[in-house]
Amino acid sequence: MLYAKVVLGIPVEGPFDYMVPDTLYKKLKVGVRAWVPFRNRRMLGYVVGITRKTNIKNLKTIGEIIDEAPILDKNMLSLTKELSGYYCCSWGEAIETALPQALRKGRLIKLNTLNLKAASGKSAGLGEVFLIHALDENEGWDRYIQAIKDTLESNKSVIVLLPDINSVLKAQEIIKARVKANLGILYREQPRELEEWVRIKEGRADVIIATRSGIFAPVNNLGLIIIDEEQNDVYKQEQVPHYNCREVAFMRVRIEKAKLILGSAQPSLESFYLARKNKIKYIFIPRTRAFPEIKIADTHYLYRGPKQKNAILTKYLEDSIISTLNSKGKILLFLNRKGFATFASCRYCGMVLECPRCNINLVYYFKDSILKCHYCNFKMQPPTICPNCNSGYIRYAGLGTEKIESELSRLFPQAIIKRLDNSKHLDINAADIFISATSIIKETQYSFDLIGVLIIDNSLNRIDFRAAEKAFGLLIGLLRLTDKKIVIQTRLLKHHCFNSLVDKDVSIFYTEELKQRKQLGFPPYKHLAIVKLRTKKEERAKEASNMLFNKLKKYKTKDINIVSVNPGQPSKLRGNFYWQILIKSDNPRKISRFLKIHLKDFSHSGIIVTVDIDPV
DNA sequence: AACTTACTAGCA
DNA sequence: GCTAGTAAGTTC
Repeated sequence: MLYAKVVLGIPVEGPFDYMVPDTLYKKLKVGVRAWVPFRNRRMLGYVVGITRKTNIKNLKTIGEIIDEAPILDKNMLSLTKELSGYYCCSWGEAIETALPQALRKGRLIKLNTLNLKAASGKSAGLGEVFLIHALDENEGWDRYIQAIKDTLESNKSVIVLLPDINSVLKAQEIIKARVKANLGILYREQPRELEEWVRIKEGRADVIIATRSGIFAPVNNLGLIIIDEEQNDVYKQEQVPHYNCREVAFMRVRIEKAKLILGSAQPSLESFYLARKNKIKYIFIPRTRAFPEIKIADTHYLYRGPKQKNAILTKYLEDSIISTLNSKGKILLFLNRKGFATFASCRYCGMVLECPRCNINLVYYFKDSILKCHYCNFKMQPPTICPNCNSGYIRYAGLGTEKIESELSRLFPQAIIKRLDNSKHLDINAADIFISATSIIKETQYSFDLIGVLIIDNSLNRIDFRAAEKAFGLLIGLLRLTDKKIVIQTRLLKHHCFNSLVDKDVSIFYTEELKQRKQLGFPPYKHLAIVKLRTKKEERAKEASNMLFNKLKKYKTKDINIVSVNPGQPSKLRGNFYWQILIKSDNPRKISRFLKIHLKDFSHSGIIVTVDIDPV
């Protein structure tokens, strides 16, 4: 008698053994999907092993075997297994994140694997990893193209990952123009997702260009993975399992003996640290264009004096704008914020308008005359009377791009000023001064004559150990948009973010930031994990998370530090209350193993517990 | 995750 | 004794 070991896409470890009638022996292979009876349901499972003996009594018989050829090969099984051990999910859940939706639902496919290129003998990369730190986008691409060509030459395939669909399409154009290859394009929500997946599985594409989930592209003889903008946090999945593409790429190139290239103008501290430690190879490509002049403008005195109450420009930046305008130059003013005002409040009773479903202030959009929640996208008409005290004095305060637009038109009536929201393409002739939030950084190729960073301190002052890294990333992004001059307004004059830019040496930032992370015991020196608890009732969330916190503390080992229990951020989201427990360790796999054991017997009705390893 | 069973508190 | 609510256990 043969038994199939089957895993399921639910948070239960498994695998579960099933009897296989001899009529199905021929169809039974590791890596195929099968329908199995489970409790009193019929579920889709994945055969991860075949065995002749089992210790389980009262076995059930496997239902239907769906696939003729395995949809998961040995490498993909190893990868998903490893992923489940790192990110604290079941093997089945890991498999399901690696597959297109249609396959998870049991859709039938026909695989024609006859034409598969035999895996060539020599392995291209041996698990080597490179960090290409290129301040100049094009230089980075030259390296990518060369590596792709080399890999194709040795008869191996390539996966190129980009943060978003736009970048995928751009990369497709670049690669199509410079490399002769069969391209495969993969991203979730692509209408042809399954079709493309099958094409790749059949070996009919050798350069796969994709977003995050493309890390699981079913290529047969992988030689190279490229992750562009490796620091970008979209590579981290927001749903469970919260895997990070970069980490999965490390696993995959080790398993398949391929090469990995991480590319960025602003590498993550994690990758930079590995490079410093010589764990991965580091290639720094300095900027070939002129490095802009960088000026720090002190905003300490900005708000002094009754007439300057609402001033948003330092004298220095104002003068720079005037002289740039005089020489017919183009100006970009940047701030990390959207909307007209950051919040709306009642002048009479002081109540701040909040989202009814989240613990977050609503943001006022002047042009559309609407109040919006940035978290859950709740929208409402601005009330004319205060919902709390019925007075008619709702006031809008704080600075957003819309507010700045109106301020600037007052200051520079002769200039044409344009505010860029999430608009597609920037028409440089449309204005003299452009005002924008973060969206600009990706969108334009244009080089401005002056960039004014109006507000960056809010990004630096956030209670997030990655605040400086993110702010620095923004500034490096802006650097791409000028060769001439950047004026940064700040109160934090001595911050290493700015020192690094003023001295035109990005390593200053990394050295100082690493030093601080080390002192505080944060990544990349330690791994973090967050256990999140979610429920409709505020009190229960608090109670249950405290109980869990104490329980985890009781069982903790010396390698695992159960740090704190706190309300989530935000503490209320879409009508649910959040609490979270923070854990630190040198080894994320140990956290995962620890939590798998101790979360299993923690059940409180109505409370949903999730785990995020290496949160971003 | 989904479902079953066990236990507890409140109530006529 | 009954029910509702929740805690705890199980799934091949």
